[in-house]
Amino acid sequence: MSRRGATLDLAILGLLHESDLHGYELRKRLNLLFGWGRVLSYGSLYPALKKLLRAGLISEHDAEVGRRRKIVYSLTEAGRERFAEEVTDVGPTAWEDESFGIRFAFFARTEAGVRLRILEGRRARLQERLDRVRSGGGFTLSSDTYAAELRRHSIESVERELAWLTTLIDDERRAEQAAEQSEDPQGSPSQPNPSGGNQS
Amino acid sequence: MSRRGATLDLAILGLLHESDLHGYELRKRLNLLFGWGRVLSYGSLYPALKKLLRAGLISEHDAEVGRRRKIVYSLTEAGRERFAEEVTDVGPTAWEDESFGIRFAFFARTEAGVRLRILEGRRARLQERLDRVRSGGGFTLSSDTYAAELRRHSIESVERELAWLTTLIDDERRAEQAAEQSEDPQGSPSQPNPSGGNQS
DNA sequence: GTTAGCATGTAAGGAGTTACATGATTTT
DNA sequence: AAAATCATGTAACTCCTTACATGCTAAC
Repeated sequence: MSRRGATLDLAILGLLHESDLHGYELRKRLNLLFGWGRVLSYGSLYPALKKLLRAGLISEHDAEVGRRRKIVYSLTEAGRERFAEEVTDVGPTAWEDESFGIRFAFFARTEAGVRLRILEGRRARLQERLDRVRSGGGFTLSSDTYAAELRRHSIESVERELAWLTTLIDDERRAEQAAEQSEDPQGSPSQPNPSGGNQS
Repeated sequence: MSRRGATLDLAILGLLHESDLHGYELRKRLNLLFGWGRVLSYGSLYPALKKLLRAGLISEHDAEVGRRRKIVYSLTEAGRERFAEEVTDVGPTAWEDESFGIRFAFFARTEAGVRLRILEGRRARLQERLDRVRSGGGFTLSSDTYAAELRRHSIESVERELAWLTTLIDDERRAEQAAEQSEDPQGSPSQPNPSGGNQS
């Protein structure tokens, strides 16, 4: 269980969960989803789609949109189940940068308990990193101005990320307690309000 | 020229530039250098060392430190030259996250002009990313609270990175002009003061 | 009419991981 | 005495990229 590099597969299943898509369009959305650095190549995408197809997790059907020939992919029932498993299964790779980003992007379709575990796991891992870097392993990596500045900036970035995670965790906890108290009278799918709106 | 994935090689050469090291110790330092996420495995490191050895860029000699047998690696003259080339050669991969981080870490041994080009190239690339994400390709990636929050947070992070780069670029420019005016009377290796000290 | 973007793929190869394998030394 | 950490490696495999290959449509 818990394939290590199933990151791309999971992202594809997640996007197809929202709507049927063809490869070219899928790629654009994937690039937005985890495009922070990576630009997915067709040489990765199409073979991945073929693989998911063979595994029966998605199905294809030809379509003629406008005047263009397209191969549109849909999630099968098996695919839907696999997505649910994969998103719930908090394996040891779920805290990695990319893996976390993708899981977070699909949080709306993730149980509240799993959300909390993922957020807390991620926070623990970042804290670990921060401690490791702060202590510096004993030695100083060449004390020139640039190395020092890089270190300073990296630490600051990780600290910011940690603060963000803490806000999210607090929101989740508050929402969970609110749900427990009112025992969900309307059966509304719990969706707390992550990080009060400071959009510039 | 400009091997695409020479990231690890460059990092090894850079670290050996500062002091001779054996594999195990090298790995620890590499993990601090670009350990933001990645933890380098021995299965990558040792073959990479063998490769550099075969290429004549480093040399090995056995050592007995304390009571432990170690294989200590040193940079050869060819290795020193290669490092200088590689760091100066601003290929199309120099703006990638990891590649940039490593180049920046060794900025103290990089010409002022090259430093500026790398910083500006990096900024341009991040700005591009930001624009792409801001415009969102036309559609909205599922407008649930979590996806929106992820987007918000990602944009904020990139903006912060951009601001940092701008500060660094300004510092470099100021230092360059100062050096031009005084025409380097003492031949001091130009090293500006990156980002005025806001260490918490 | 030519450039840009849409659309789908394949083959070869690079860079790294995991799992395996071994053994010495230091700390608990 | 056991566990942790130091120290070095190999083989198989995975994931992804680059480069190649094709052809259609929309815009300038």
